[in-house]
Amino acid sequence: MPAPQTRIQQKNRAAILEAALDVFSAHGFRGATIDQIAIAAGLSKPNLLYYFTSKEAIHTALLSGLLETWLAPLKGMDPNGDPLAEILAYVARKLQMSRDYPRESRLFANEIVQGAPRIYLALSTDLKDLVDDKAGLIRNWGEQGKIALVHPYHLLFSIWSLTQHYADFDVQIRAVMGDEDPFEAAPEFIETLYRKLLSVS
Amino acid sequence: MPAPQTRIQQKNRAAILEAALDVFSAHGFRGATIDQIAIAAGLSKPNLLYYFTSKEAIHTALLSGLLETWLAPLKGMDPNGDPLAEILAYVARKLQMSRDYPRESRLFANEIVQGAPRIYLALSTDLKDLVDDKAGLIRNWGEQGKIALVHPYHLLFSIWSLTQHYADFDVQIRAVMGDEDPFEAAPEFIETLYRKLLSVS
DNA sequence: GTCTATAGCCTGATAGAC
DNA sequence: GTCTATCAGGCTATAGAC
Repeated sequence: MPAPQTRIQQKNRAAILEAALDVFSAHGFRGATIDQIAIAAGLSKPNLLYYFTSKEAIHTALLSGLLETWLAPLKGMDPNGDPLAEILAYVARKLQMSRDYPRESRLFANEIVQGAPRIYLALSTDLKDLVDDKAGLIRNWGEQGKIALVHPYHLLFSIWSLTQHYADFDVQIRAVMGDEDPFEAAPEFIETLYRKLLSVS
Repeated sequence: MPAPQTRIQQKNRAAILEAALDVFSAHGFRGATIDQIAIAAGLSKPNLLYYFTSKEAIHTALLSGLLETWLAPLKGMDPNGDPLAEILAYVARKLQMSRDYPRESRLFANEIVQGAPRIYLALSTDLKDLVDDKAGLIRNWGEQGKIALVHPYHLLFSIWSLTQHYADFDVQIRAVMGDEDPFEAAPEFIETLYRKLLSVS
């Protein structure tokens, strides 16, 4: 049972995690320094280490807290809903998350590109279980002729990559598009893509 | 004019760049150490620094050498070829590069996710110019009814994200798919996706 | 060209006063 | 709970012998 926290403790812990999200997502684990995080959180370095025992502990707290949030949109795919609508809604939710939570997306991207040293276990258990489940659902929908027959795993990978790309490769996209907001045309482009891929009529 | 190099110099420089690609792509710039690179290249740390003046210099040499390679598949898209075939061939080439050169892909991914501090200029000039050019081509093809009307920039972004995902998020994909080789079904999935998106008939 | 040794900096973490 | 001061280790880069 965790010790009860005072309001100050809650506030400081939250400020640290918020600052750490900024710094870790922008520089990666190794590139981030405790000093940067402490300053961004408005604390001294030793004071930060009073709340979290190590740099690693902050990073772990961030990642494990985020995984749940990251899986939520896929969990929300309803087996009893209209198949095409369910998938399109999932895609839209995921794209919206890239828009609203780009730092969280980049935190994961940093971790996974470098081999997921701190989150591999969760990927091969929690994530895999959920994906296996939803892939079965998509396969059934295909076999029942409710959507086109596609490889369910690659369909999900494509959704992740297309949507997260707008957060993770944001700099590159803006370098190419200039002032135009990528999120203006992206939703329609991606919806059209999946509508054409999955429609059976 | 660069000084002529002996065979030993050429060999050592090449070994360093090869080793650096391994280490930088796996750990990012900050996460990599000169020691790791030197050991992987079979040299001592000071000896490595005899060939490259700094860690930064190795990284820069890698990145600038790679950008050309990375743009080549897009450059190869022929304005006079069959539009759908040209785009599908580009997609196939790009996917093949993720399979053959995953370290190069992850090197770029690491750099761009963290804001492209060392390569932003090249993105906003060389890359942007090329993309502007090819986007115009794709727009023309659409307006002439040779392919479906799609947002050319988002089409290109989608190709990058879908193909590079198999290299950059390799660990996650394998955690989910287990022993199955992702590259077995990916080419067909992706080709089908773009065929359905772009066909006009 | 290659090595050993080391300077000098940065950073994670701790000690101890308040 | 928060601070100043500081230690200890790791890292980039250089010095200097061979």
